[in-house]
Amino acid sequence: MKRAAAAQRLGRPRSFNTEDALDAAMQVFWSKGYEGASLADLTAAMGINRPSLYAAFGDKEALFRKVLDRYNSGPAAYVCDALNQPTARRAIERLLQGAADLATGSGHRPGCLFVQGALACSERAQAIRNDLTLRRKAGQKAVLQRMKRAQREGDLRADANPSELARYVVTVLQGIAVQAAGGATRSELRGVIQTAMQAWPR
Amino acid sequence: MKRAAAAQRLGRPRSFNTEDALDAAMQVFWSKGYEGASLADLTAAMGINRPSLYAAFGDKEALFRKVLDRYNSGPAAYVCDALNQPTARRAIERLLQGAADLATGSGHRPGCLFVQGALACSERAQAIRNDLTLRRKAGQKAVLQRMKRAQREGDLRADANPSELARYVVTVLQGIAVQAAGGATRSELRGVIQTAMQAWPR
DNA sequence: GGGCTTCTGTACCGTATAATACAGATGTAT
DNA sequence: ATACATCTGTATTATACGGTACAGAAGCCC
Repeated sequence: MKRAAAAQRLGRPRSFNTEDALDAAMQVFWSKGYEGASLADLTAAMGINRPSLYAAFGDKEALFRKVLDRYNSGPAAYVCDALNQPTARRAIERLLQGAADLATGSGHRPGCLFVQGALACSERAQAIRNDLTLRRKAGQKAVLQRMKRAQREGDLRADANPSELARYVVTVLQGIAVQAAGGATRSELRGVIQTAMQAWPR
Repeated sequence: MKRAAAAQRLGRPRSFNTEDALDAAMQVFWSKGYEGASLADLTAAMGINRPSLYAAFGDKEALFRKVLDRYNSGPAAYVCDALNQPTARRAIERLLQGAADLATGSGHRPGCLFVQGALACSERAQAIRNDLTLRRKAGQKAVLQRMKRAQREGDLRADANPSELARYVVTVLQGIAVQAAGGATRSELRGVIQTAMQAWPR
């Protein structure tokens, strides 16, 4: 049996685009959180029926994780870009700015999926909650690595505490997400970032 | 069973203490959020049956609001105490410290009920979500008033922006709540606060 | 004690939920 | 054209949800 490299599978082809469907699901989870999003909400937004969803993505939990991966490589991709800035100070500025822009962006509910996806939830969703916690921690670790690098490069004072600084930055980042979810505007958050950057070691 | 107070009502007296029941309900909502907490969870924790809950507190939404009021005058009472400190700087230090202590306190799930009660939820709970947003905004306004007072008293530089500063402080506060929900320890958050206070205008 | 009022517990209601069985539809491979 | 593999839509499952009807229990006032 020959399987084409073009990934054309046998049988009736899907009538929907997988990535578009994931994007639609992302909007629903972003807006309502993992538990607040019902399968009826999801299938309606994705434009597909329940069995198609289950065949293509597994159950609701698997779908949510696929959405998280897509969020990581899509809306949250600004993190990598930001941390690649030449100086640590500019990297953090960009990071916070990117978070504020994303959290107040048009076309979706304000806030951050990693924060409001499942901050508090029933026992059934504890695995999802833990997953989100781990993903937030991974982001914090990336910031920490950037701080350490900056210190190695002499870009950050030797007496600065990279770990404390990284946690501070991520705390502000997550605070920005909550602020946005509560209706803060982009320019208001710009002011927050400007103030937050005053804490940068000099 | 005899009740001492003059406010003894007719009929069979309650077999449970209303405030204790509210505290038990608070723990459940704190841990699981508004939607994640089922009536079965609540009645089990409160030690009462469903009809008793409805008779004493109304429906789930009314119960949650009563819990929020109790949270305000209980665990969240540190806000008023903190803002009454003689200098603005000390007030904010106390505010953030109080938030970190509360969010990492023992005896309950880490985090803040106002933040994780209903950050993202289904349409059915939008009214609750809006209520929480308003309560967070009220807290922010209290901080703002304190900043303005400080400026009037010459306690805060005249060229400082009270509104930006207040929003920054509350952003850090809410970030601390998310950090705690993600497992940050009290001493880690102490470090965050120390860093955050570096942004204070001097 | 009798009457009245309120609370308690069981048992239930309609609805919404996540997840599936199944039959018909639609494409590719030969 | 035919066989085959996969997808689609309808209809259905069992369960959990928020909320309530109703009968009996338990107190106070006279």
